[in-house]
Amino acid sequence: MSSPSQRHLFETNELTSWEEAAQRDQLVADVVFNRPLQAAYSYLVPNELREWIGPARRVKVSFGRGNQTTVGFCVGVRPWEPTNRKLKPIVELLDREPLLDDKMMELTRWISEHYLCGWGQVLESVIPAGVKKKSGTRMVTLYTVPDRVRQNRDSIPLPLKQARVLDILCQQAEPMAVEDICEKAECGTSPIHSLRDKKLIDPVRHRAEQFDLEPLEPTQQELDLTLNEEQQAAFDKIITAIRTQQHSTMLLHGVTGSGKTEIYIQTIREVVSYGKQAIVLVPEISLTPQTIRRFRRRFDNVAVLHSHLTDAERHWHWQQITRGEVQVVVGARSAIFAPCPQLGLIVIDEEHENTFKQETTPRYHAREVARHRAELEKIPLVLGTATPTFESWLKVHQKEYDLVSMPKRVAKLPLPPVVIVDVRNDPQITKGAAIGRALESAMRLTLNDGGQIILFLNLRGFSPTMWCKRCGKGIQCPDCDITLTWHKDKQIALCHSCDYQIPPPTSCPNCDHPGLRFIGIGTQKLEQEVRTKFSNQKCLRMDSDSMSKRGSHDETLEIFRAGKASILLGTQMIAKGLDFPNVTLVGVIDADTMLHQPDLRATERTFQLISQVAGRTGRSSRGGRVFVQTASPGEPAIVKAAEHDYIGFARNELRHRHSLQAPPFSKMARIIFRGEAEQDVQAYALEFTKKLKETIEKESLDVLLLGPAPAPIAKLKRHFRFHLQVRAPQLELIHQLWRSTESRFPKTSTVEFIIDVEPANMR
DNA sequence: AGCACGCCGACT
DNA sequence: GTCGGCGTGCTC
Repeated sequence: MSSPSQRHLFETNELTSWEEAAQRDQLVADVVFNRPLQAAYSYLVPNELREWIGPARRVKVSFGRGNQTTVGFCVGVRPWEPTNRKLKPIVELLDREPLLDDKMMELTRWISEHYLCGWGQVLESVIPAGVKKKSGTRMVTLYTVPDRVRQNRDSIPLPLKQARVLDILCQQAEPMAVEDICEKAECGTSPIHSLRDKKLIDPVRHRAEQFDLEPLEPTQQELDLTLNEEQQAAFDKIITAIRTQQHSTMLLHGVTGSGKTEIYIQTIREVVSYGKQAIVLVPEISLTPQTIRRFRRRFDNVAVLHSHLTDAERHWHWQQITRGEVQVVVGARSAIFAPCPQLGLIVIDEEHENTFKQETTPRYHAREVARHRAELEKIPLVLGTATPTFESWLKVHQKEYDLVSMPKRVAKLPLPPVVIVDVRNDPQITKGAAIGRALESAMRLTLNDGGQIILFLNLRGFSPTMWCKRCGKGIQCPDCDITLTWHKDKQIALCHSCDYQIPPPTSCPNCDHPGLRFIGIGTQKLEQEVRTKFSNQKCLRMDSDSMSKRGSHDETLEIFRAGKASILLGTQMIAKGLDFPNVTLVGVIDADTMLHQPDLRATERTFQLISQVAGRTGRSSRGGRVFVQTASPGEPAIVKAAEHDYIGFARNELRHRHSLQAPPFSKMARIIFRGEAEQDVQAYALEFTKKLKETIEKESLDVLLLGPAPAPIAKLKRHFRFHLQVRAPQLELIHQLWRSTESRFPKTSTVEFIIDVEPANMR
């Protein structure tokens, strides 16, 4: 056995001249891997794969010093050219057909550059697992009769069953599946196998669908609604854009209830009439049966992509979409990758929602991906929202986006009046109640009037803090920098970050003082209060705890819609899209929870949330009003939301952001460091920052580093976290900084880092 | 990322 | 002298 150093004497990466000659006419495939690697790696294409290899196919190759067999994606094929490097061959080709078309390959490459991750990582996440595994299909063996046998059938003596099988197959022009033959010949599989062994019939292997998916029940189709003047103007603008066959982005700024969905549907109809397809992205939370039904009633072939699909279902939809048999794809974030062959329009509903940002690698924002895809396809992108992100609003002012405004609700309904209730001196609130005096009397009036009520509180559980009177400490999760929330129904203290749970302690774990106080109000406590104060009313609670069962979400809403309950309370999930004409009062229990978060977008989110919740009422001639309880009644986000004045709020907030040179006036990325030892993480973050600073100075880049500092949640799932904010006038500078420093990033095995380009949150 | 190489200290 | 710990650096 030769030692490693001896082996190096004989094995070299240099090519001998005859090896070089042999490779002259060979092909080389560029392969990327599902690893955080920038580069593509070149492999020789064996002759038998020459005609099958191509981009967007998976290959098995040996990779790395250990020559481990690794699956990669071929991203390009080119003729071999002389190099000094000895190339390894492709071991196996896993797909004969491309998994994506050229434009989608370009899109995924762009994502890897924009979000600073490996191209292979993007491809891995874009192509659903079910498509790779070909879920829902299986290999079946079919049999045919070769011509020589067919012609001499009469001269071949056979046992009874074999003869019967052969006769059946001779009558058949097409190959037949084993089970079909068995059924028709009324026999088992052995006569078939005997014939095969005698080479009287030939097997053909074929991949077949299992057809175990229930076909969609046909929905009653409905006609388009008549657009009002404002809608018609918006519709005309979008149609004009579609007809130019150029890319443009339109921001459809329409208040809640202005009928944006109808515009999406009618503009998509135009696109579909050209034989093209459309993608509609909605936040996951809006993928309710109502939304889906709404599209299904208006188009023949709608594919709905949501997170609960099985691999087989996702594969089936993918196939249908690829074949162009689907007119409209409706789905959450990842539906932006739907492989529509002739895409004609992309719509993003509720553009401001941050669920469009993926929080794992690749950390893309579906809006940005959509914009790039729309550019590549030369098609329009429509962003719809009542409360645009400041990123989009600024682009309108910079004339990058076209603004389409719909400031009025349909059927001339007014926006509901919003009352700001200062709770600082409210006697009920001071005593620890959730519902103040003003809101309570409004509720009584509403109920007497036969109206329904929605109460919004963005905190699940009973109370968010268990607090010790003596030492003044809240009970923390041992693994996270977060206090445990008391869940009375399950009798547990729960960490909302990592799901750590313990039975509620009776005394302080810190100082052993008996008797803990429960501070703050969650949806469970609110529910209890409502039941006490309004004991004769039926009340429903909707949060992720009460809605764990599949379908319970829809069930609860149906009960409320039917008027079998008069009060609906809950978290985020009741803030969006619900349309109940009989809801005449909306109460925001605590507008401040969002506001005081250490995040650049805290005020923006508060404004959005109040606007969204307020939009749940005044949806019929019965009218409606909104009560917002807050301890900061002068806060612009709250005041402007109450006035339904997005434009005024945006003007103020943008002026403020401009003075700070904060996004959207600058671009940013965030580098998160995490590890189990706090000291190590901090030391590493500092070391890392130093390397970046060196590059900034050497290349005199206009990039600002803020930090490193402990992340707002300094500890998460037993890992200490630090973050570094990177800011620059253009994103390209951040890319350049990263690329130039990448090879010199300090190494360690105890701390890991992640880069989040254009982060949606700072946690 | 994942793996091998290589340089250190602890052991037969 | 050898085994195995972890820090470095490379992967066509």
